[in-house]
Amino acid sequence: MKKIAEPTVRRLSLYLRFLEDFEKAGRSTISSGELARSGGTTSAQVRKDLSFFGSFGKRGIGYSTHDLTAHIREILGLDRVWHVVIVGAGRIGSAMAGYYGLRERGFHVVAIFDADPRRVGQALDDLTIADVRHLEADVRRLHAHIAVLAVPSDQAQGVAARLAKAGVRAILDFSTAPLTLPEHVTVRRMNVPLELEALSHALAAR
Amino acid sequence: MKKIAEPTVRRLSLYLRFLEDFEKAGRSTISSGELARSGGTTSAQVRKDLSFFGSFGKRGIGYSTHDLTAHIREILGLDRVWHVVIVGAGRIGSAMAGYYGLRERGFHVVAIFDADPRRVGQALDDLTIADVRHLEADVRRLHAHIAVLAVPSDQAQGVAARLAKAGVRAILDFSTAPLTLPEHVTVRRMNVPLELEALSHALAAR
DNA sequence: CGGTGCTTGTGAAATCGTTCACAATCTAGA
DNA sequence: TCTAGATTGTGAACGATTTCACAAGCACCG
Repeated sequence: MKKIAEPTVRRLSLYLRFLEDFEKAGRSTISSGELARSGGTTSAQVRKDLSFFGSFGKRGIGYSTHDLTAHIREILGLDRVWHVVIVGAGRIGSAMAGYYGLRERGFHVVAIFDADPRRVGQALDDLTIADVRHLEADVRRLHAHIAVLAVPSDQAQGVAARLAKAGVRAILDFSTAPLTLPEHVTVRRMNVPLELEALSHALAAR
Repeated sequence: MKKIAEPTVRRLSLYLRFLEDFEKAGRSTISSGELARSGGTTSAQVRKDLSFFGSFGKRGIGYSTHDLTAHIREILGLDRVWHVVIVGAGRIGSAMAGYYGLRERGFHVVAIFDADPRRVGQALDDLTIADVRHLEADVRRLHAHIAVLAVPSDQAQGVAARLAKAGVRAILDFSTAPLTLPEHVTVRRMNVPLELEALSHALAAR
């Protein structure tokens, strides 16, 4: 499988949403132009992005919504269930645990951890908050693939290293600390202050 | 002021964090190489980024942490206070309201809104949840600059349009809906499912 | 005061990503 | 079967961003 550019992956994820809407609306084909309009891009961009699948659009017609949906789901690895653990049962961790959209897309939260003894044992949605001391054992037992890191920034590196050692190869990091991890661990950051600062810059720049 | 490339702005934001640490640690100068190591980039990249300030590093020595911090803060518009409103007092909205890393950096949450009558009037940290029906009036009265949009995706467009009309020119959007807004409104997205899908892709690609 | 060791600033080259432009292909309709 | 209209697939041009490479500047030391 050819390597797909990072920005393309992000757009595929967007296209997928619109495709699902189109499919629900009973449309059996969709053109690059329509996808472009939904996703705020251009039809040429859409076609380039989709050219990773080889060519299976129909000239004069467009793409089969059903087939395209299936292809994108496969490329994104959404044709299977991923086990997700959340570390940190504070506000962000709890919010993630209750994020309904995730389960729908195959991201099953199988455990949530916290270091605070007062929180350990409490129920959160259909989970019980586990003690972070058992992190490694639980991660292995539950075959967790992805971790959501929602701990204070000063603990992020330590917890991330433990997760990596326990076999987690993908981390969604809500902390603002830079993480040093083995090559094979993919990290994506949700850095709220950073995004606000980008907005601040945009506002200030005039 | 020259226009600064988007990726550069993001990195400046990162540099700023390390600079603050270095300054606290009593370091009066820092080299591009040190900043690069902290920020996971290269020294050439750092110097290119900083070249937007003209040249005020000292060859053989590096940059004055104090001056560089001040410059970056100014570029990012962090030398002032921004008024932030949060729309949606669900889990994500509440998490943002309680995120005190924000106040530290000059982002003052001045109001939080919700549409649910059961939530309106409740206390949340030092705020009282306001009725989203008063959104426009409150945004104007409080001189809100930035909005955090944490409402269900199907309501995002409607609320965003109201915010824009009330004068908000920067939105941090946690929904997954595509927003159509006037040119002069800057939007940054925090799309959790999208980031998880990028991780899923990375895991699946082998 | 000249040499050595660092480190900046910056053109130029390389890489990466987007947009353009058009031939090729398909459907529908006459 | 032929034509008109729509849309894909893709090489090539373009634009943006990163990396390279090195001259120039500064501090320290003998």
